[in-house]
Amino acid sequence: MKKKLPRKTVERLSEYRRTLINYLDSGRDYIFSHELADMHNNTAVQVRRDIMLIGYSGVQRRGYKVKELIRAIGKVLDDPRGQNVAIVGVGHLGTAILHYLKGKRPALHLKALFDIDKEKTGREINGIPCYPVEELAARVREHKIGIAILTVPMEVARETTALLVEAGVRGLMNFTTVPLDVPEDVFLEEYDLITSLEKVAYFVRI
Amino acid sequence: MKKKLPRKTVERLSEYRRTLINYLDSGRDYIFSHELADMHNNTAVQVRRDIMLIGYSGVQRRGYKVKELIRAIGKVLDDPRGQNVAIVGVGHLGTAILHYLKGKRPALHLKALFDIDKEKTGREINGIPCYPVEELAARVREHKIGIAILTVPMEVARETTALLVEAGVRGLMNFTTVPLDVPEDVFLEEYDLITSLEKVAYFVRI
DNA sequence: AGGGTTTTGTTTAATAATTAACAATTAAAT
DNA sequence: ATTTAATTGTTAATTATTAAACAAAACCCT
Ligand SMILES: NC(=O)c1ccc[n+]([C@@H]2O[C@H](COP(=O)([O-])OP(=O)(O)OC[C@H]3O[C@@H](n4cnc5c(N)ncnc54)[C@H](O)[C@@H]3O)[C@@H](O)[C@H]2O)c1
Ligand SMILES: NC(=O)c1ccc[n+]([C@@H]2O[C@H](COP(=O)([O-])OP(=O)(O)OC[C@H]3O[C@@H](n4cnc5c(N)ncnc54)[C@H](O)[C@@H]3O)[C@@H](O)[C@H]2O)c1
Repeated sequence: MKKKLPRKTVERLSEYRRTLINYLDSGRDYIFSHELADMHNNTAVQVRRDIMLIGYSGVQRRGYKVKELIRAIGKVLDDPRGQNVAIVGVGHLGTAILHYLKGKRPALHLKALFDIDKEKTGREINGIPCYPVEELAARVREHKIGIAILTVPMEVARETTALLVEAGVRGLMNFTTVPLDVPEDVFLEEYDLITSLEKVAYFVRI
Repeated sequence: MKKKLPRKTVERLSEYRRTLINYLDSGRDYIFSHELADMHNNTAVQVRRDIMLIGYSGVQRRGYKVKELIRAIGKVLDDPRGQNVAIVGVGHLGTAILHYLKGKRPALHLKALFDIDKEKTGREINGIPCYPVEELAARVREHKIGIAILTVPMEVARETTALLVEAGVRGLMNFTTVPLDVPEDVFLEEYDLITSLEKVAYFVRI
């Protein structure tokens, strides 16, 4: 596998790609680094550097060929065989995410939902099967799920995480307000609204 | 105003505080840096350094006094007069956030909701008044709203942002999948699920 | 009381990320 | 064809963040 890219670069590449996909509609085939930069409130140098890191080259005086750049980013971000994802806890937030994710990223396959509520399990929701948590380990293995989105109530966040890790999940997005304990080979993304909001609040005042 | 803290430190302080508030239930009055560290998958040094930066001191061999530390973090993160927040776009996601936020952080006052849908406007939702977007500028000024959570459909994200900035909003959490354009004195937090999910996917593979 | 141990606070070093600098290239203008 | 201006790719410098190192204080044990 190629060398690990900086975390921040990975984030930006994902953002660039989305912007570029929309940009396709504009009818222009090329885009300049400073244009892409302006669309993301960052600098042309940053953009060029990020693109350099994935080994793609634009053409001078012309910019980057949009379609090629999208492909080049895909080559870095996407697993060619796809990666399977589950949502655990299909409540308010889980449902919103479920609908939002649908058809968004072709390389990320939402394969399973898990809940404890019998009303929700044993059927498909928006085309995705929803299983009872009791089947979690078996289903995670069956569907080869490597990534889980955790949207359960905070009281059960830690035990659910333990189940997921035990079942072989390698990456976790934690939407709950509970700090989780994972082995260091599991990638944990804390995705807490309050933290981000308090950060905004702080930097607005400072 | 005191010196600006590092972005990452601010994030962690927010997380520490939440953990500490829960920890109050444990009955213990003190907590060690390594305990707090373990709860957040980071190191004791990091914790001590963060705490040092806000000027709070623990007692050696005893650790940090939980209640005092919570207060000390509040002194840094919270505006004593509170800060007012609005949610713009009360759909699936906006509603989930609305319910989630309720009563969570006393220093952040959710003062207003905005939507274009006449079904939703002109009344209170969960105790918060929901106004039509036409009144946005006036209501933002009336309620002195400094922070906005943007959960409108992506098609209108940019125009809505322009309205908000014009009306005087100083901080923005962008939940939409659209890169926004803001003056540099407005603090913009991109809060995109896809980006984070793709990042997890990348680091799981690498 | 004194030696050993634990834990904090702070300084110094290492690593990661951003920004600046600039050479190389190429399209456009003359 | 030559010059000029624009734009990329890359290296070097700067700044931000994390980790390591260690002295100082506080407790514990004898
Ligand atoms: N709503 C938000 O905007 C928001 C924002 C940030 C974080 N959060 C956090 O996300 C989590 C979910 O929030 P929500 O508003 O969707 O709550 P919710 O109560 O609407 O949904 C929780 C879901 O999890 C299911 N569940 C309960 N126990 C379970 C278990 N052991 N295994 C599997 N599923 C189980 C419930 O049946 C329910 O469907 C909470 O921890 C909340 O703090 C929510
Ligand atoms: N649902 C998710 O999990 C999720 C996750 C990430 C990002 N997002 C993004 O968040 C946004 C909202 O998602 P959603 O699922 O809540 O959509 P939604 O359609 O349920 O809600 C959108 C709301 O915005 C209102 N609205 C429309 N035009 C408006 C305007 N000009 N001013 C004010 N309000 C207006 C609509 O009436 C509706 O209530 C979308 O841009 C989506 O891409 C959603």
